[in-house]
Amino acid sequence: MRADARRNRERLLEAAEKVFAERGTSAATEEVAKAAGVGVGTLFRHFTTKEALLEAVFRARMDAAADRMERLLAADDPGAAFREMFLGNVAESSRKSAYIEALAAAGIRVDVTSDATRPRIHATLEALLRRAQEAGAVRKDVDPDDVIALLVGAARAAEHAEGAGGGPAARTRAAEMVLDGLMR
Amino acid sequence: MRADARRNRERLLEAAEKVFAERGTSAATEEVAKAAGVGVGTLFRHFTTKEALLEAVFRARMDAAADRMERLLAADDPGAAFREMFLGNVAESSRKSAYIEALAAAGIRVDVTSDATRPRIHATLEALLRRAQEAGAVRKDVDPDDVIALLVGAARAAEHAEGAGGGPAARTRAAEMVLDGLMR
Amino acid sequence: MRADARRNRERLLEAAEKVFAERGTSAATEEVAKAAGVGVGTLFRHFTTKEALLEAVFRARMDAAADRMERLLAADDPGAAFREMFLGNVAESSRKSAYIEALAAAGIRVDVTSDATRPRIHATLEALLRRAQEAGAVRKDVDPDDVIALLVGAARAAEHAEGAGGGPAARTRAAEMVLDGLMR
Amino acid sequence: MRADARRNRERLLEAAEKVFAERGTSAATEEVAKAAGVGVGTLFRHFTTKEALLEAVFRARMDAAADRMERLLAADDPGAAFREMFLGNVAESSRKSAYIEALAAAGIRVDVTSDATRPRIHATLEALLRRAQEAGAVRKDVDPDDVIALLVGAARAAEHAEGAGGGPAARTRAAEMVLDGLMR
DNA sequence: TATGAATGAGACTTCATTCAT
DNA sequence: AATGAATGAAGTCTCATTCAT
Repeated sequence: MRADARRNRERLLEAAEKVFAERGTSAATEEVAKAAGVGVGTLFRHFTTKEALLEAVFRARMDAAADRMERLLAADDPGAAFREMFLGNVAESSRKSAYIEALAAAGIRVDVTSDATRPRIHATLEALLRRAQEAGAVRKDVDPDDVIALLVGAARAAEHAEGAGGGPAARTRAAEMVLDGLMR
Repeated sequence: MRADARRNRERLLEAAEKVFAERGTSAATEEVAKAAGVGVGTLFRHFTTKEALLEAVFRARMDAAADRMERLLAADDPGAAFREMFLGNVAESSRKSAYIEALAAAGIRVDVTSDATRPRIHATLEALLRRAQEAGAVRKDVDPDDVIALLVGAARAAEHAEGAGGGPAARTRAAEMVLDGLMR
Repeated sequence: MRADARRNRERLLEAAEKVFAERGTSAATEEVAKAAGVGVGTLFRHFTTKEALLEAVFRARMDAAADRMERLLAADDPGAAFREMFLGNVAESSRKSAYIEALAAAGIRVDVTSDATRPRIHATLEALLRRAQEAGAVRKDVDPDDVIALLVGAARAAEHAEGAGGGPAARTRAAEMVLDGLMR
Repeated sequence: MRADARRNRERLLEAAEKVFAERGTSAATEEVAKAAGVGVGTLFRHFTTKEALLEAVFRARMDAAADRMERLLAADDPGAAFREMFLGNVAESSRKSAYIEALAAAGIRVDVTSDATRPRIHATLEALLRRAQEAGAVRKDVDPDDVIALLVGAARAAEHAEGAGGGPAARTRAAEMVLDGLMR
């Protein structure tokens, strides 16, 4: 891929993230193209379909999450690392659920789609969880899938709390309460 | 209102709930009308706008939730009542969040809209919460708004867990874990 | 026809005249029914079609015009009578053209439709015109059809002048100027 | 604008003028698109709204009228120029009034809309009128607004006369009679 | 390769007309 | 005979996607 093509791809991804976050995933692709400073044609050359774009944005977020989480594997305190992982993901995931829902509505199962990131996240999460459990910081009866579900839920709770008038502080508060149920 | 008109309204509400749950809130109104066995015109006579329909469905769910919660006020054990309220709402609320999001995307603040149900729910929730706290079953540092945010989050977590392959059992499991953070 | 039925017909005609004048002939039939205080069903029992209603309103105006004109046949001064006829018709005809246009758009030729009023108007107009011409008050080279065309034109000019900001006085002014071309 | 885009815009304008003249301004936009040989989408890309299209057609006619009138400023005989201006406008304006009415019905005041053509027309008309008055060809007591109103009325009269069976000749005849009221 | 004009299916909504009550 | 709920064709407009420039 030529350098300028790669650059356009990057810009489109950023623009998409911004536009979909602000106006919802039903925003027009043309808006995304405009925000990226390119024509629609270019957008469709890079992402064959609106859903492909949505998926790419979602994956980019997942990759970033995976990176963040892997960095925490090096931490000394397993409990603190787990906590930071949880809160960090909630903080970053604000509108991520919207992508999943939009894709689900289009009949695309993100979970099922072949994806190199998924197993990577799963493995990292499992390691962080196991260590925290061995250190006695997290309940023994939860598995990685539980954590993912609660992560999704905490993100949603944070979103709601913030929207209902609690402001940014409410985001953290909701996530902390969910964490309280996991960590002992 | 004539008997047949009321009956159609009821049917439309049911059809809308079903169709929007199955195909997402972006399903065509015509689909809803067809599912209800009436013409589109009838749908629009009852609900002036697609958003009005979405809102009506949302309100119907809220009313049902309020009824369920009020019934629990009569329970003997405040802790069990609170627990039941929480789990019951999660069980019923599967796609409720979708309505809120669709309405929010349309610029309609359901929270702000004048609504007799909202204060009713709030008051009931507050009573259930206070009693459970006085009985020592629930943490003292949570307020009704926290409970609502966690309810929304737990519902989302349950939805995700179920979708990710956990089956119906996973729904309850996720909600229980959130509850564990609230109840002592 | 029963007395109440006739009464409804009358009310509908009045309501239609008012509603169509205020909101244009594209106003909904339901609006007319509401203004008349009856259901749409009643409206359609009396007038099989929206166009039939439009036509009835148009005819009612034509009948009124015919009455006014016939009364002028008894006047002493033929010139004054002609003048009064002309200005009177312009004054009353404000939105009449709208009916004709709406009917024309629907492919209905009002002129052609069998109508007892038309020949009556034509005859009266002819008489008024001939007398005024014989009295030397009106140009000899105009025929009844010319007068009708100029009447329609003067009404339109009056409408425009009024709408353009001239106020009610401008209505008369425009009509007078057209009359000046006819009367010597 | 790209060459093909400008060409389509032109085609749309022509098609709209034709379709609206033949079937009335309530003709479907889809008809206009078909007549222009383009898709509806293209029509709406060029004219955001049906009213915008109507307005554009109206303006195009006004521009053409302004051009015709300006050309007459160079004429030798002021009276003949005024006469030609009047008859020429009536000849060309057949359905123009329909646009104004459609726009008015939609709540759009064409007169008020910022428009470079309007003052241009007004100025030209004023010059033609003043010269004709100074040459003693036109009554001294009429102002440009009167002329415009009479122009609108004469056009309407011509339209009626033609429609009532007089044929094209009747158009001129009606306009001449109105002119007779203005010119001495 | 990038652009943005063109496309047309499909969405929401209105309204003349019919028909059960 | 009156009512007004139901109907569905038709209208306006949007938007993902294609294609000429």
